[in-house]
Amino acid sequence: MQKLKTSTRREKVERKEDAIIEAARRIFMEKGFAKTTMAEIARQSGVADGTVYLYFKNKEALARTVVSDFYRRLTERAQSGVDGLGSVQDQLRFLASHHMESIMNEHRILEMLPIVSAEIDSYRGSELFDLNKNYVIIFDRLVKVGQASGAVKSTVAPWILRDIFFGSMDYGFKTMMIGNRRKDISRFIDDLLGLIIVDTSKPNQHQGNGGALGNLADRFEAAASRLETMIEKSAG
Amino acid sequence: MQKLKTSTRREKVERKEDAIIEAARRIFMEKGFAKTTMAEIARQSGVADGTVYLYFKNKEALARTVVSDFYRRLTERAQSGVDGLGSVQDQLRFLASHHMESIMNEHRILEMLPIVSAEIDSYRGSELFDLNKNYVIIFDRLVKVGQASGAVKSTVAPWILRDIFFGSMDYGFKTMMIGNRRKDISRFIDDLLGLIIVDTSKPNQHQGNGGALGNLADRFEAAASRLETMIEKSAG
DNA sequence: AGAATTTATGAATACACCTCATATTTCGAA
DNA sequence: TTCGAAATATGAGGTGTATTCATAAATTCT
Repeated sequence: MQKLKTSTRREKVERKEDAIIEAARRIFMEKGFAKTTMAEIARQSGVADGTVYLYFKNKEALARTVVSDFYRRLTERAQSGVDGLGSVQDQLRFLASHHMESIMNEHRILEMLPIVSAEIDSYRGSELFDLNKNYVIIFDRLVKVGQASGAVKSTVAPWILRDIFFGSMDYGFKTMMIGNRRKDISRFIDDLLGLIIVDTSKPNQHQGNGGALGNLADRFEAAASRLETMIEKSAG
Repeated sequence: MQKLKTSTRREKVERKEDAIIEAARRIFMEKGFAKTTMAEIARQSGVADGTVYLYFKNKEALARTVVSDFYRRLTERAQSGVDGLGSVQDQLRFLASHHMESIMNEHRILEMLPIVSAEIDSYRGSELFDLNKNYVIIFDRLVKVGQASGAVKSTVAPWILRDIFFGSMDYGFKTMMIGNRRKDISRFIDDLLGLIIVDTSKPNQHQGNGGALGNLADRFEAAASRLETMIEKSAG
């Protein structure tokens, strides 16, 4: 009896909290942090202005919750997607595609990260820090396995590979957004992975002529394929 | 006489404008965009609140000027540094070091870029867009030369290399900042360049068949690169 | 049911950006 | 040198938005 009533109240409260978060996410995604007003969030969640502040300390804290939720979903999807694949190469490719797709769909949320982490006295130890860590650790694990098996370049420290991986994508995404070049994303991912993954089709340096020729053929075909893509595009 | 007086007035006005920009830069660097108030900028430049708005439309326009100035200095230093070096490898290394050092010293300025470019109706065609373009084109030129000479990997499109180069550094800088790992910066640059630059220690340049063929591939890829550039230009 | 506690409200406050009526300074012409 | 017009500067007040808080409503406990 007591328990039931308590949980009913809590459920009601949580429903209200979720409504606020949902409205916030919707409006933040549409207008970005600066142009979103607390009044509109309150209106769209069906509560009074002051009520929002019973659930969140301020606008930044609310945005931080939205960003945290984004990271949780991102990590969840990434991990379950990776789990369903066999080779490290495929797993890395999935991780890259998934990351690109996610930041494309919800870039307005990710753009709030610097804003909402600015207020925090120490980003290290914050919830967002941990969430980000939990996300990128998926990549770290793949690299560890990949480097052990020879599928991933071992000449670069794993944490540097991680920064290159995510940094390149976050930056590349922006330039592709600006230039309306979404079609280039898969090409981008291919090239990025090509730098990180050891190409198993090319026999190693210490093999003789055959190796050199295989290498040469690969490079030739890669270049030809690029030209084909471009010419197709300009013709169509 | 007339000329003299006019220029005196203009000089005075420009001195005031510079004072405002200087104060703005100082405070923006210390507190970031959000926590900087126009009142404080006015106070530190020795003018009244309203005076700032005679020189700049609003807070964002003022910040945009500060960011633009940063880009101009960045480009100027990068170009003159690169000009003094001989090999493409050295030039790329300098560019990387200089970029890292600059964003370390003035990261608060660079962090304002997304904020001040948000208001602009179209980032393309804006002054900031051009300034950014003028900066990264230094890298593009080095890559073009490098790919033609075989010093830079030709398997990756130049514009993708550019996103990887700058994206990795911007991201890596943040993680190194957070983790107090400034000492790892040179290691980071080494590894990043290692992925982009063709390892000349591998015996394939001047040795027998493999070397000649590798050289051949380089030349083919350089030619393909030139074609890509041409097609891109005619398509865009 | 009635007191106590939790939750909700929205008017009032605080604070920043920005405007504008007014004042001051500059400068050329008389 | 003086005067009037134009350019420049001022800061009190307007406006919009985040946030608070006294008050009210709802819920729970006795």
